[in-house]
Amino acid sequence: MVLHKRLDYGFNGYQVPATARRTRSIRRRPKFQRRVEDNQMCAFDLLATLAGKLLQEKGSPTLSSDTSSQKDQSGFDKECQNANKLFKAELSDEGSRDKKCFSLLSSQTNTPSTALKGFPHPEIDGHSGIASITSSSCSERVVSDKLVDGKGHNKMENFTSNAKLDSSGYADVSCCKLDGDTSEVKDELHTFENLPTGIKNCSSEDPLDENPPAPISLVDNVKLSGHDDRIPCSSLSKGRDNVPVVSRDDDENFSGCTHPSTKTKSFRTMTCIGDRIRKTLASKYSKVAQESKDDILSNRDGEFKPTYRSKKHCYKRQRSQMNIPLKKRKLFNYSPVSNSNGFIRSGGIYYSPENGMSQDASGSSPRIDKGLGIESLEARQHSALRCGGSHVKLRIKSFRVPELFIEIPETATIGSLKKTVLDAVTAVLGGGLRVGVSLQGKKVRDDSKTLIQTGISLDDNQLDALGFTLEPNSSPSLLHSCAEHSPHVPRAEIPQPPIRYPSSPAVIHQRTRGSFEMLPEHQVTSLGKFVESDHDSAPSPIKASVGKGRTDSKSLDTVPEMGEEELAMVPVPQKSKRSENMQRRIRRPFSVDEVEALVQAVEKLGTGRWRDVKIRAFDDAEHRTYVDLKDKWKTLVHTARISPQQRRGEPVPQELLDRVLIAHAYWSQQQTKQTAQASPRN
DNA sequence: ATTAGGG
DNA sequence: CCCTAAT
Repeated sequence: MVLHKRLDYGFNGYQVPATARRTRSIRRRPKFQRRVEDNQMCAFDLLATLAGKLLQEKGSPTLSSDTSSQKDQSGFDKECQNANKLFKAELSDEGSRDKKCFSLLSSQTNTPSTALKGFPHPEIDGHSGIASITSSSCSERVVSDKLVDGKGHNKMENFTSNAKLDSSGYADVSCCKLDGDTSEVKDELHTFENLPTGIKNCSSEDPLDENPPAPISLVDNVKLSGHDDRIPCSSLSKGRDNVPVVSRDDDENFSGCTHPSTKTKSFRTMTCIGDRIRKTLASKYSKVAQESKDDILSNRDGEFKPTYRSKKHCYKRQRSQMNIPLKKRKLFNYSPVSNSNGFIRSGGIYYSPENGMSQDASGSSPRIDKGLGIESLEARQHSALRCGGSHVKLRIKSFRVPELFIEIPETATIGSLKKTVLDAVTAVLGGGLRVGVSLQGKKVRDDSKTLIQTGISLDDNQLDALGFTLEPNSSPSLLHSCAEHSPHVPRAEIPQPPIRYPSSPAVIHQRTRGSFEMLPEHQVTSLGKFVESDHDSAPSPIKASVGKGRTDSKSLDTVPEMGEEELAMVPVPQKSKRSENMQRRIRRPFSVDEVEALVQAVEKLGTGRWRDVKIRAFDDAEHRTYVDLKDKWKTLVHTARISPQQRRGEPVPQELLDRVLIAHAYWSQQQTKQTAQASPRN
């Protein structure tokens, strides 16, 4: 749903080029503050989600955002009349930048191009007076109330997975048992104690932290349904850098908060799920939680951060998590390590977890989704007799992870192989799974139905027909395609897109197919470690290929349903340029909202101050560097100049493009003016 | 670390 | 997006 309102706030108008960097202070804020990453999915999330879905009584409608925008033309015109004056006034008095002032700014013409021509002045903005707000609600709200209520009724002791791989061309590895010697992993789990707290903080955080004189955030003024309780989180986590192999380092954060509401509940739910799990996972994130708290607090530094953040803050974070600054990635090396952003690289595996349950559609993170093909072949339930009224007691015997493709050097040690496999599995599990429920061979898609309505009751017969599937968590569209494949045959072996872990270039490519048996603890552990981070849409982790970098090519094992873009992990002969382990960052097209935010920031800050723009409007989007913003602006300007027919990708509203041109013209002028002033004689 | 531009 | 040069 998109709300369009006159922007009487939230926009200060163009500022006179700043002489001093007011944002300097912000810039210098401790790094850790910036590293807050949320939305990581942890085992809790997975379990909670799973449980929630099963017991879910209510569906969660996904409010998709719609970008239809209608301007209030009449009002707009009126204000236009004053635009010029106001604009001048504003320029003359920077200190009085007032949103009101700006809101009135508008061009005297309705034609952008015209306005542009007349530039030097105020025409700046024929459109700025109107802001479009897109709200989206978190889609699926995982409700685990029932589970919570019925704590004790549900026991998921056997959350194991067996992977049986068959194959072709892959060496058969007998069976990797991930057991025992993963002490490191276990250790990591000890810090979970305060998770609850962390989560709480997280979920309660108010994303809007603008302070005056900054205008009110858009969100504040527009009530976006659903956001309130979803606010997420900003993170919980982060931490030290010395993390053991399997886990991601702390920066990684635990996030939580894919769905705030969910998360909060999730935790609670966890307690019900089983001591085992709880204990296992339990403490690893206490520190994290604490830190997050700090982050949250510190984050409120008051700088006015309009748009992007406020608007999308909530749900953006639900999506991807691939904010991996190149720099960080550069740190990767062959030893199994994970960078703080979620990429995990171990031995031949290179994988970046995807954020969990995002149901959000707007993401551009499909790849992984398809790439992750997980299907549970064996889901069983036992009817529960029991308690409190009518609770259905389910027991999922195991989930099977069909295929994992691992590439590892022949010279790798068994130990590294184990780690590799563990990483692969954890990556998959933590990468964002959805649970599908099928009843008597039919997929039950309506999440809003109650178990009873669906036919899942205490009746043993029904329960026997109940099946669960682990599916890649994907964006709507992808989900769709996924679902399409196995509508009626949930349990059938559906060719799932293999998860491919690119091997490092220098490595001998030997793919191994093996099966694993995971102990519950390990799984959990893994999940916990793979909490996702990244707020925004995260494309797919899988897509990462090492070595050559861009591997948009199709995977060798082509799966019918995969779009070629969806996954591609074919190791390409590396070229010298990029270091082997360097991967080109995944492409993440700017969403309209991001563009909006960018435009707004540039309108105010001007070009040439990308760092400030970044801080102002994309501080939360770790993956958007100032260089990216600059580049985007560059392309926007270009896009705005070419004919609509020549434009590609997600269409940017003309309104924004007009603003781009206007702002660009304005600031260009300012720049020349300024330089001229600096050296008049020259 | 940023900015500006070319690729 | 990447890469570089220049600040």
